[in-house]
Amino acid sequence: MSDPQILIADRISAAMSSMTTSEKRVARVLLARYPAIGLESVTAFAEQAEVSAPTVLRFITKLGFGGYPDFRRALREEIDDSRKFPLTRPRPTKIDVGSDFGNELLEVVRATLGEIEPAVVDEVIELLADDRRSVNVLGGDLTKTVAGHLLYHLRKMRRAVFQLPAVNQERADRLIDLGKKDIVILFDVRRYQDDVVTTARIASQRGCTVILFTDQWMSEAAEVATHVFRAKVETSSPWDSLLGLAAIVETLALALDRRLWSVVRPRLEAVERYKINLTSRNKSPAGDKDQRSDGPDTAVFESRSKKPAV
Amino acid sequence: MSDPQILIADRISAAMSSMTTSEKRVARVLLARYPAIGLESVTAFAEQAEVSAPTVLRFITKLGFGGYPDFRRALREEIDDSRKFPLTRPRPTKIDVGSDFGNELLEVVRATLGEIEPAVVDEVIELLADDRRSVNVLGGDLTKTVAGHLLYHLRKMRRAVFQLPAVNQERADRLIDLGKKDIVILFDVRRYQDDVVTTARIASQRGCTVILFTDQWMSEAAEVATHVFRAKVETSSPWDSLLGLAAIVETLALALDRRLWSVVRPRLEAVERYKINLTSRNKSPAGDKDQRSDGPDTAVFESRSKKPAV
DNA sequence: GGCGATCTGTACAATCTATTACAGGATGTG
DNA sequence: CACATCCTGTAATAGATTGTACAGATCGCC
Repeated sequence: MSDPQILIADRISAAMSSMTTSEKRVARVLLARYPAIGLESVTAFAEQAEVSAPTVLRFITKLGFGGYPDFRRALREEIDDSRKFPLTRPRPTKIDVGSDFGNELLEVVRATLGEIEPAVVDEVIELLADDRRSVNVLGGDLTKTVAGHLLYHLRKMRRAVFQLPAVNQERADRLIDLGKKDIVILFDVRRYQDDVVTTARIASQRGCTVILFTDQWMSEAAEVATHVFRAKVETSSPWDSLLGLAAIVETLALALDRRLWSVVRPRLEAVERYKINLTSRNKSPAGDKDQRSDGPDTAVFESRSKKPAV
Repeated sequence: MSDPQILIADRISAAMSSMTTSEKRVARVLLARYPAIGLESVTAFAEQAEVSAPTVLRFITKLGFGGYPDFRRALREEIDDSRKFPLTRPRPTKIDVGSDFGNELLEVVRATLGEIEPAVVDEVIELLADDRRSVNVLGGDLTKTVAGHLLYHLRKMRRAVFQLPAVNQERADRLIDLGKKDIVILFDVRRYQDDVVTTARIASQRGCTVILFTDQWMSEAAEVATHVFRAKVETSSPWDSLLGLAAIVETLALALDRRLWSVVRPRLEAVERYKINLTSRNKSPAGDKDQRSDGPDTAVFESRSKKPAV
């Protein structure tokens, strides 16, 4: 038996460069449905990857296996091993991050997560889990991207999630409608923006719940915020890092998912159905079967031309 | 497809009472080396259990499967499910921030940075440092926020940085103008988007340099990309993490900053001057084209209002 | 100990699988 | 534009696998 420590998945990554186009497709499908698909027959595997059986065989050979049976045997052994030593699971990752900056980024995440107060998380999750409250998110110049990341997750999981307009006039129009039942989430890190701080003040005055994501030096908005998350943003780079904030966002996303799991699941499925209907032309909204449609769009973006055909 | 919730292992336990001696032996061996041994051939399985092949067949039939292939298919599906939806399993409702999931996020960053090839970084930096090339960035549903993060840094450091339109028609209008001198940067992670892949193909066909940010399973866009960055996105959370991609982006930002330091510094100072002019009313200084303003302020968001203002 | 019922293994046929050879097609080069 | 090279799919074949029929073995019971 071949070295049990080296995962087949890693072998694939390593050999990826010497793969042809079709073989890469095989690799991708294998990794995506690893390892189950490798345990099917060559024919079935080839069909899923939309290539011919010999292509799969060549791929397997390039990986260094003696043949398909040999490959499958290796997969089975790997499954067996992972059962036997679930804790000694091979950790193939290189310890060396490659650079000092890499370690700094790790430190940003570690320090940030270490500072999070679970109590604050719990309270915020409870607030976000409340369907009746609207959520209004605003980021600054640098932070609007993390704000977008939070928006993405919130929108997938609940209703009434809005982005506060970047343009002040529109934002003012919006703020006038907010009240006690509404949540305002702000991002403001160093080189703090006055308009964000002002927004916090107004929101607070109107009785909104104000949740602030800021850095270790704390935006002035913290004075009126009801909940504050502080992230480390400083590195040796002249550009502040968003990794800490993003880590908080993703932690919250997971927590909210757990809290709302029973609601989120059907919601996502419904969204998926709508998406399929939206991407298919003038169909009646019947299609519920999970067809991995290649989304017909504009002519220019015609679905993939995968048919060599003859 | 049989109910994915009921594990085959449970079915065995349930049917154990109606099993004969030899069949019980089969059951024991199967449970002991579950599920790997079930993926071998009947003959091999029978040998391990020290019974004959037909005995195994009868055992499988008693479990309610239509035949051995049917049984194996069920096993494979179980493996697939456990990989794809580790969340359909009963999950803990309590969150402990900063411990388990925190470590996973750290691992995402560490693994991603560990896989970066310095040579690719160098090449990409050289490309991005070239003022004459335009840079055109596009992200997918999830990744558009990281794409925004990259855009932020690039815009601060160089000219001709654009976001490719999300709407296909507009994007097509834009792509037609791109050529050999232009750089297209794409983000595409799992649940890959056909429109992004298609954009990659078109850009490649037009001779553009195509830089791809993807995940470990690699978007199909990789087939035509000239440079590929792979990030780890998978965690135990149902939501993929962007921390790895963000870490790459920030690493590139620092590298580009070092490379272009002498150019970037005066550029930033100039931007700062324009910004001040933009926020102060009715002055008349030099107007350049670069029009990414933070929006003109209105009365509500008057700048520099340092007072708490209760 | 003899009998019946149940269990189990052997042998073989039908089917499916992996593999190899080869030719058509794509790609790049001079 | 012709040539060479490299991919990739088709088709044929050798081999292995599943499933079944049947005969021998085992066990319990009278």
